[in-house]
Amino acid sequence: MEGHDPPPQSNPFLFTPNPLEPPEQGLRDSEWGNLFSAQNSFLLESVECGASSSSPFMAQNKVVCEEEKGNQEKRKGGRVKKATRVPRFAFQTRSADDILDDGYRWRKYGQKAVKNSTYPRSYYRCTHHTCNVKKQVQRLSKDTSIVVTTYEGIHNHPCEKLMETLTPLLNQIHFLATF
DNA sequence: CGGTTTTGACCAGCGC
DNA sequence: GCGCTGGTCAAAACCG
Repeated sequence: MEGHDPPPQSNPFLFTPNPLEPPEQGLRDSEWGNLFSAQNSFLLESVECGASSSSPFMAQNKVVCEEEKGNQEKRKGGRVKKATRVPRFAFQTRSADDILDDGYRWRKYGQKAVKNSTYPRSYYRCTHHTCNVKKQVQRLSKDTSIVVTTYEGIHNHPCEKLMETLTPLLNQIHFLATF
């Protein structure tokens, strides 16, 4: 996460999904309740990105949620394998596309219709063999232009697209450094 | 042909 | 205990 200096003046995306603290504005209904289970609490941070990037992901305004509370890893048809401490980050993005180009490669492993929401929730896993990061993508029924993406876990490998961009630059720097 | 998506089934947690 | 719901699996279909 970078470039989040501007204060969240009248950010239309401001919300407080922490069930312990009732929201004062923004989303306050069951939509967030659906996205995040009641036992989770969130640390919120407002983020606004510049619109200079070619990536649709970077060009959007968004809100970041972060949570470090323990959640359970499930296996084989929803069976709980173990309780782990997995960081989660939720992005709210105004986009026509459900899939954000965040530089990583994702494989869809499920889609589910959720209660009180017109749109289904999609489940993705990072395709990198050693990486166990997941994300959930859901479009808000209240504002269909907004897509909520929830990341679970941290990538243990570099971003492919970022490396693609940086590698020639690094090579050039290395070449110039030899003089 | 290999990787990805779709989709129905399965399972655990939770509330009643 | 039962039904509802969310998360995941896995086989089949799809696609480049």
